[in-house]
Amino acid sequence: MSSTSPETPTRILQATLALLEQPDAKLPTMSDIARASGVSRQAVYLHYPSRTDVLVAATRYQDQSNDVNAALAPSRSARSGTERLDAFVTAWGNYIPKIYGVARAILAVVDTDAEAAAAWNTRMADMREGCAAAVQALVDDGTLPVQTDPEQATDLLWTLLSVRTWENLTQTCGWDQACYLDTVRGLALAALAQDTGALTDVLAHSKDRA
Amino acid sequence: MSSTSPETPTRILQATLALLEQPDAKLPTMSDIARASGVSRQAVYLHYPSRTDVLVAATRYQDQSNDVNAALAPSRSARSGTERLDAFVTAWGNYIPKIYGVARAILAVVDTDAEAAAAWNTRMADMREGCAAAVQALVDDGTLPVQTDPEQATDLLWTLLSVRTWENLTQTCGWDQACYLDTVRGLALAALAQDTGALTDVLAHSKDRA
DNA sequence: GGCGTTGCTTGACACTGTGTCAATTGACAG
DNA sequence: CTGTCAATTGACACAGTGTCAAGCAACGCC
Repeated sequence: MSSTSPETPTRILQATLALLEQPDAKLPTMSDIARASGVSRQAVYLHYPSRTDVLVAATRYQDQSNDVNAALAPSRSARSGTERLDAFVTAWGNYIPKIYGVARAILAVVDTDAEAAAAWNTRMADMREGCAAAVQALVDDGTLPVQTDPEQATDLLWTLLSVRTWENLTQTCGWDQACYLDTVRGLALAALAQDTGALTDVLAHSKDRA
Repeated sequence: MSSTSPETPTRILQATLALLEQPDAKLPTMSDIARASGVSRQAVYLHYPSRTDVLVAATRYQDQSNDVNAALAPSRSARSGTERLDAFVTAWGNYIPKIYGVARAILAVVDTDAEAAAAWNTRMADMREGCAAAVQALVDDGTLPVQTDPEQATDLLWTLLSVRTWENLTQTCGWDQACYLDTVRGLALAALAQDTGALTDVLAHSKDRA
């Protein structure tokens, strides 16, 4: 079947993503994945040695399809530090919903699977670089308070932008995506850029809540 | 064995807690739990119908032993709203490390087990009440900005104080507990009490980091 | 002493899911 | 026609959950 439109490995990843993106997705078993891919269970093992490998490959495939770097490009070209911070929060904050289905699956196995944990950590380390760059931009134009440790500021921003925080606010609390963005942006600006004005109106968007 | 010092059900919970509190604890199997309790695997089933039930019972037992209500009492007697917020953040923030081992186990099965999810949600709903009370105290003495929706403020505080946030900062980023507390307190005061001064020095504690 | 009750043990079992293996099929290329 | 590659089928070992039934040992009680 060398001429079937999407090659089998790709079909498997697409089917896995489709499964994971269903709203009430459970962790798919290898049988689920095989069935959804229209392929035998063994065929999946032929291309991916374990379920974790399928999940990890699916996230990579997704990042590639979504071109996460392109999404984050605007933040790199921002002039001032606060602009860059703002752009990064917006870009990443808007990227999370796209990956949430898969992220949830990976996060669910992270506790029991070292390989999954490694893959997720790598991904989050990449994101952390974006945080670090934004913080550095603040340092460069003197917006970050001098007594603030840049690494610690990065940790904080990274935590604020974590998938878990997004999940808590939008999924558990039912916040609107716009409201989430405003709030996180406000907190980030207040904490890292001393821009307290940003916070003042942050929580006045109750009308935006779901 | 009606006269064995701790009754079997209690012994099982204690053994489970001991397992979960080990620093690199994996999710214990029923066999692990039985072995640690010095009891047969079936004996565990005799008292708890499923592993989830053991975990849930263990958390309840732990809350009871730690007397979480007593720990949270100071925050209830605080005079001003900001004092109350401060006391609540401190009390809960210091309670998290005590329950983290068990919380991690529950959180690991929450994605796959509805019963565990329900138990955890109940517990977090209790904690949310504390957040709501702190926010209400701010409303009462006019500290919360008038345009801020109290429920939304509660959501934010609740997220800030989530176990995941604590985990990210202290476990993944290696922050000192004191540093965590200062930061979360600062963010909470800045976001909910417009106390921007609290934030200014928050991130200046790099010497406290692990 | 004999009695049943209670709490636990032992060993077997069904079931689900993972991951492995070997034999087979079918298509395509040279 | 033959080899190769991708995939299929069906079997298996293994771990873990949860269930079941029989047995055992100590206790209280008459």
